[in-house]
Amino acid sequence: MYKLNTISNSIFSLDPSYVKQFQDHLLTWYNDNKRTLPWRENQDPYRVWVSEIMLQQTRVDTVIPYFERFTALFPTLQDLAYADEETVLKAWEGLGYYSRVQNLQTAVKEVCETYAGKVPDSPKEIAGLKGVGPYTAGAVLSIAYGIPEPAVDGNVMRVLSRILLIEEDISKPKTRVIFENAVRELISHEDPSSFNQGLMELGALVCTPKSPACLLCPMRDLCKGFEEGKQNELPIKLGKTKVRTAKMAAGILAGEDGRLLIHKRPSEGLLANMWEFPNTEYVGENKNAETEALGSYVEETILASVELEERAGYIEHVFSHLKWEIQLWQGKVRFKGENLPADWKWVRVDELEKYPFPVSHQKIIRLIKEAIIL
DNA sequence: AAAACGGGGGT
DNA sequence: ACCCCAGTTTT
Repeated sequence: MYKLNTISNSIFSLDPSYVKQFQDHLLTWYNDNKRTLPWRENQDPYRVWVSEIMLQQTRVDTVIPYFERFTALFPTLQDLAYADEETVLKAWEGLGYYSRVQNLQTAVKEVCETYAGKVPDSPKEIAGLKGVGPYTAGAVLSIAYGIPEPAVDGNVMRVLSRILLIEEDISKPKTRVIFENAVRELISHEDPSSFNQGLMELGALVCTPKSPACLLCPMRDLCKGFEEGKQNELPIKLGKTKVRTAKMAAGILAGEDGRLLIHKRPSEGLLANMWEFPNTEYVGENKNAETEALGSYVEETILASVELEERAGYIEHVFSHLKWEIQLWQGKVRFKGENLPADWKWVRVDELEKYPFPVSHQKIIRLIKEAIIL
């Protein structure tokens, strides 16, 4: 039927007829079944690049409306390079992993300055751009330029772990290299773009994480995992998740003219450069611990006196590695200084929407607006 | 090698 | 509740 020899863990020696069938089945299926997606309208390297950054750890259905809006706002690489940073962040608001878009803007600026505005087509150069790792480099090279480079993401590791019966732990960084080597032996040199996208599309539509649709799969006859009945045990993924819980106190704090106090987060770390309501982590169990922590944080940071009047709500927000339990306080601020620090601002409720807020704090905005209507 | 880094959707 | 997602950067 087919031959599959594993010489070592990372070097495959696949029979040429197997490779040919693999390509034929995959490319035929992809051609017949690929979804119509906005980033497939053309091969503009900039648009392909934007889509790949958005798609990192993010589902296709989530990305579609963001991609439409983002490319309408910034139609060309130059538009993005010269755009105001906060406007760019606002366009990403709600997508998460905000460093993606800040790295992307850094990278398109470099393309303007170093590569005359043309996205580089060499593996070394493109991989050197901020935010472009091994996956994105291969994706852009193959999809935009037709270069036969592997683009190994979670889909590809799942699909190939099943088809080739690769039982390495995909949570380990070095395992990706094994799959890249497999792709190098399998990839179609006639149509690397469809090959890579076909692998991912198959992972999204057929070879899904839970209960893969093997009876509908074009690769079934070539799939060693199916042959051995192991499709549901693959890929092997070890390693655990631990989510720390942080107790936060946040303030809806009005100045004497009724405007609210907001703060811009630092340029590095969690939710970098996003705006937020004043908040701080606290330790303890009672209201006193909350007001003491929040009050002294604001008072010491902007030199004001703060009066926290009443609890205004409670919000939970879960990140991949962290859970925030936010106690919300409503109160008043008497500002004593001349000017607020540059990363603080007074805003009217109707101005809040101009600033990029993380979803956790959009929940606070929602509560404020509901309270005003009531 | 492991942790940091968002948010949403599926089961 | 847990897993996963067209991953990359920092530690």
